Amino acid sequence: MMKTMRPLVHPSIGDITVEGILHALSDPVRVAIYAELAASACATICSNFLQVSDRSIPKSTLSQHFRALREAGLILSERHGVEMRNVSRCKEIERRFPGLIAAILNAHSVQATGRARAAKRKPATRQTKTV
Amino acid sequence: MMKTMRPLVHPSIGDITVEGILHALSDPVRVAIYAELAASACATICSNFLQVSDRSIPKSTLSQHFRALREAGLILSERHGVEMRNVSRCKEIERRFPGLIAAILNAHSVQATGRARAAKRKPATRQTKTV
DNA sequence: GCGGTAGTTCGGAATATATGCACTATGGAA
DNA sequence: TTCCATAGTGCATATATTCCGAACTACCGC
Repeated sequence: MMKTMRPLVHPSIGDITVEGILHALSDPVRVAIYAELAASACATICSNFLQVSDRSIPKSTLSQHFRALREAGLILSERHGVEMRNVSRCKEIERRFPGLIAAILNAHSVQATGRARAAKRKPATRQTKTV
Repeated sequence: MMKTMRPLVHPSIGDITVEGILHALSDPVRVAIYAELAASACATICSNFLQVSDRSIPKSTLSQHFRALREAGLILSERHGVEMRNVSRCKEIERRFPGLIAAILNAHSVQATGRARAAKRKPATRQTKTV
């Protein structure tokens, strides 16, 4: 007697919370994944992200990250044969929390280009004020 | 020989990360605190938040929450005699990540008014689609 | 000094996250 | 149909975070 896999859980739009979204996107790997999903018009399969921003992610970890995004209500996942297709739910979320996703993704890209610029310069003096 | 308290750490604006901000604000107590700080024009003392949205927070936990907000770069804290005055750094952050804080606080208040309305109605049927 | 108030630190318990390994599930080839 | 490869999951465990009470520092007024 073999154990079956538990079904994919997607919160209904009304159950999505700001805290949940922020928590899900507070992980560098997950924002990177989500940013790419949100930018892409068509569905993307999980294994496309075994490499994320020059870092290789273990399969089981990646699976958990997708679960986190899904259960926060950020993405919609559908099994299709052997693979899973993921799309962002940004239109729905935009209706519930206007401007939120756009602002986060924009901030994320501001930060990325800032980092890219810093890398070209001399290893920057990184100051931290203590009061 | 007594141990001294470690100084308050504030990241410089360039060291503030989106991930850090999202993580700090992904806690219900911390967003509530931050929302109030951001709305208030003048400095606010930590102990004003020993009660947050009908929940009583232990002092030590509250201290950690303030540290989290401070080290994420969201607030500026200054010891003033026996108490600590806190203000939000939202203007700085607005320059670095335009619209981010506003969108988060707006989403937070959308959610709060949604919850308030739901509480008035019958204990709502909360559906969760599984695929 | 003493005592009160505001916050911090410490340490252990509770909770969350990461990941290797064995597993399910599906599709295709032999 | 059986076997293999591919995509992803579940579970156990190691590690990291968070929570919170108790004891502490720091400051002020008397």
